[in-house]
Amino acid sequence: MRSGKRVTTRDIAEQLNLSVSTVGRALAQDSRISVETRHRVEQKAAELGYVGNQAARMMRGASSKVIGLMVPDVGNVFYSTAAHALAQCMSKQGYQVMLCETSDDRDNELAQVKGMIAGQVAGVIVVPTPNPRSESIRLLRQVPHVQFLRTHPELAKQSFGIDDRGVLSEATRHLRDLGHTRIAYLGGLPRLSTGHQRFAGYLDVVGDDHDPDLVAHIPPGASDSARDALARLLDSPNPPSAVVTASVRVTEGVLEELDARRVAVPRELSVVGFGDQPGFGWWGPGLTTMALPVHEVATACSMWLLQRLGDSGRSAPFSSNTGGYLRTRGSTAVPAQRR
Amino acid sequence: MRSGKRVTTRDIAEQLNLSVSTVGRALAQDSRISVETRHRVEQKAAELGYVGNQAARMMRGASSKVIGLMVPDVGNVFYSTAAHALAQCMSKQGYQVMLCETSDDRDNELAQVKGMIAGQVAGVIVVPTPNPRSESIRLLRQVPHVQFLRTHPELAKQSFGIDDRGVLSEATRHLRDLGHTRIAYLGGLPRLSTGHQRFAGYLDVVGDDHDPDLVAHIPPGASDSARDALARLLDSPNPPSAVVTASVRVTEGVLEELDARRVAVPRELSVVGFGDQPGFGWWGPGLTTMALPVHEVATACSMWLLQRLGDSGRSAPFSSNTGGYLRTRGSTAVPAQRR
DNA sequence: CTGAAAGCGCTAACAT
DNA sequence: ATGTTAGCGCTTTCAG
Repeated sequence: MRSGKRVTTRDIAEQLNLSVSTVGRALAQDSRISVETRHRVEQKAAELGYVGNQAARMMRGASSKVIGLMVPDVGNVFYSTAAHALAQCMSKQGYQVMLCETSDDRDNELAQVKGMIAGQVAGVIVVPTPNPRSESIRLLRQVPHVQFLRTHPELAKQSFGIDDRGVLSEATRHLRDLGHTRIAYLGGLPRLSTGHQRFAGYLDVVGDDHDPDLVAHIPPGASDSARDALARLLDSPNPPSAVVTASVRVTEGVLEELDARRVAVPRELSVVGFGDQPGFGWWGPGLTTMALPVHEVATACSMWLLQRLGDSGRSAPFSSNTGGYLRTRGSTAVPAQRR
Repeated sequence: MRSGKRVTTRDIAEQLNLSVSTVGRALAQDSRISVETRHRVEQKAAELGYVGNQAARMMRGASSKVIGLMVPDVGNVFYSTAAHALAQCMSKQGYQVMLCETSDDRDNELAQVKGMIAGQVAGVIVVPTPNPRSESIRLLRQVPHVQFLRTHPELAKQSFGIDDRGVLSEATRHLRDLGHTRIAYLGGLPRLSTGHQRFAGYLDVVGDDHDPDLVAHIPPGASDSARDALARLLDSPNPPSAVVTASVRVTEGVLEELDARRVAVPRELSVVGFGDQPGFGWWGPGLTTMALPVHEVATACSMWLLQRLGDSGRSAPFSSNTGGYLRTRGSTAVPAQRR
């Protein structure tokens, strides 16, 4: 495990009595070098375990083969799925992935952005925090990037996400179609693009007659506050007959609280979840939930970025929003008083 | 989103009528520079959005602030948990994480290692594939690294993992103590260090009288073959009364198959799982499983590596193997004929 | 206190 | 077909 000096082209050149440029060219498969010399060089390089110095190449203008991925938290399956999809695509094209967690903290985000810029990443896939520092934005704009899942208006005009509004309205509509009239919404902060859209989707269905007491906006990352919010809802004088959740963490929190209180789902309360993690099918009567194509969107996102890097040109603004689909299991039913 | 030229120390120097070296020193808080000049420089740097070029610094011998993390698959919660722990530790110390997926393929692994070396990572945390190429090993040895979870004898003599053997024997013992005598083992390949140890732990309890027909070693990543293996077991003339699983993926496969066949757990079959993901508690009667301190181990691992990088010296060989603990839920019970 | 210059490893233009 | 040279952005002598 000693960190010995790295082998350079010069080492190879000296051992072979060649000039560094000849070695460099041989390694670059330059046609002007004789086949014999090239083979000798390649042989020696392999023997010494030569690996080119990317830093030096980059100083010569070579673009790095690193893509930055900025997510709030890889512990969240949502984002680890994305990271997985990304890593797959990237390594197929010879790129590597720099993983950055923002923890949804703007200062952390700024530090990470600085790190990426300093490291000369070729491009960035970013899930922006709710309210990025303007410096982060300025720096990110220096580098090709795409927005993933969330969008911030001052960042790239290209984004890949899910149709948050459509997804939530589909979830809410499912409950309304079953006959629910008091449908609660538990989601993220509306100042996040996603939270805003999801809430809009809920309102699309619930309409003007919605009871503000049935709505809770929960800060990201805290599944405990989701539990508290649900608890308040259930303890209120006029509790809901159904709940839609609008984020993975909130869904987890809600399920925990429902378990802890032994709420009879769907008899006492119908629930529609957000996202479809492995365990959701196992929960209680099976969680009816909105399955989301995170893997697919992440793949599309990285493919686009890779292609964009190849073009090295500008691209037209656009935003792709892929829909989800309702996976009906046992957690939703006709409301009690209707039966 | 245009990728404009990056701001260099030279840009700052020209605009301020200073030399690059003065600027460089000012930015490095060199005491020889007058406070006034330093402030002017810092001011200008902020104004232009200057971010130092890490590549250039590395050419001057600066060590990179990047740690490589090589895992089979971040889609696996096991590893995404680790990635999360790592990213947390690292960013706290100003390091970044380069995420590499090997897909448990040795050629892929080699390509990733080359990428890391080329990118001059400061250190590597590696979960080696079952049978790495010797070139991968040679290259990895050039850089400070630790083995994580799995170990390969020719790599670093330092490793952080879980006590695979102890964990499996605890799981198996739980079943034997309940009175089970036909306990099946479904685990990974024994040529993986982990698979080997886990199987050994099983044997520690089951002893010589173990029935080879009750054992299946399943290649990594394929949860379908875990289902098949379980199916064969259940359809055999003399089926087991209990099953221990010895990998996350296998556990998932087993749970799926049990659901599909509507096996009555724990009446017809007791099950002990491996690892404790969120959903496991929700499954059927609740999965009794071995909870593993992956997060803690990953944290310890990264702390060690960071410290090791600071020392820049050699370290004594050691391997830490943290134990798990049995989380008893509803999937295990006294065997049917005993009741 | 500040400037000039060298050099890290590599590549590309310019010689042989 | 191969060698020489310059320069990428930064730090670090060595000079003023």
